[in-house]
Amino acid sequence: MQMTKQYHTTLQDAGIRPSIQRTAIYAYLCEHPVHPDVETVYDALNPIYPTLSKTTVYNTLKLFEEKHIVQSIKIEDDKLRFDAEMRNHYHFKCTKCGKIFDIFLDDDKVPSQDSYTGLMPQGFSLSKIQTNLWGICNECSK
Amino acid sequence: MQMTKQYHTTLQDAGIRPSIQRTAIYAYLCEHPVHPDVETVYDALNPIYPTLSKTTVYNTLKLFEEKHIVQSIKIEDDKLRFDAEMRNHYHFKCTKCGKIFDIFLDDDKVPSQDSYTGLMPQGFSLSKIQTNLWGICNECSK
DNA sequence: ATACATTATTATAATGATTACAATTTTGTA
DNA sequence: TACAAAATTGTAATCATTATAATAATGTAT
Repeated sequence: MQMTKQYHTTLQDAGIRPSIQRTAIYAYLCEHPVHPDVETVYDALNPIYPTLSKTTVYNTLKLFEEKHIVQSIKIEDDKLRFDAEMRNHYHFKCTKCGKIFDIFLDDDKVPSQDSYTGLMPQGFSLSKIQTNLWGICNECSK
Repeated sequence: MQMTKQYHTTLQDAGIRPSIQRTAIYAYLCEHPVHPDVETVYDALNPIYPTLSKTTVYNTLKLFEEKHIVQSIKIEDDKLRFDAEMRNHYHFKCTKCGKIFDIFLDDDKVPSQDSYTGLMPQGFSLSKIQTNLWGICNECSK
């Protein structure tokens, strides 16, 4: 597990003032890589930081996303989910249990951004790519 | 442009009773391949079918998706959009103007479902894949 | 055709995630 | 220590979507 000090540094490097709340939220995301939604983050941290507001969780996660240390995921879900994992990976949603899984790629299988850029019409620039997969997970297909 | 009769057939083949409303909604989607949302479909058809209800548009589009003649798209947008184009293609959202573009792939570039299946952990099955792209479109980058 | 059961459509109300807003608190700096 | 800027908070508002129940249309068997 990453030390709190490290989270601090990550936030500062991204140009984010590492307040108590922000550090706690970022740490929670890093230590719970299960794509939690706002409610889940709030419910987990509120007992520890009783003054924490849900609005702060919203604001903070939006800020993290703007600063590119967190990505948001919406797989035909009613709510946004968040992921501190910024390496290239896919998201798989089990249509039975609803759980979301990370699908990491071997380095040699990762499609480069260029391979997508080649598909774009003239004059289009590309800044972000997200691939979502649906199906049945191993637990549910037993 | 596809004939109305053809829409009828498509619906029937999918096991959908082709009511006036359903046929109109499906025809609209086919003839306006710009990923309209529910509101847009409703506003377009309501003047022609004054009794049309927005609930019907919701129900119908959900039914179409279940029967696999329409797909829904959510690119970090607040609302669902719909697409009667079921061939393999990507969606590109311009982060400046918000417009959504279809990105079609040359046949030889289309990643097969198998190429994704190979990435899945043991016991996971795959039924649907969607890739979303973000960036600036040609109009906005002028 | 007629009656009945099924399915589709409709209008309205409810839900629930997210955002807006304005007040308060905290922080950094002079 | 005081002040300005930034962060946090609680509440209210927004808005897409879903639930519900009533009505209308349709298909089928007689």
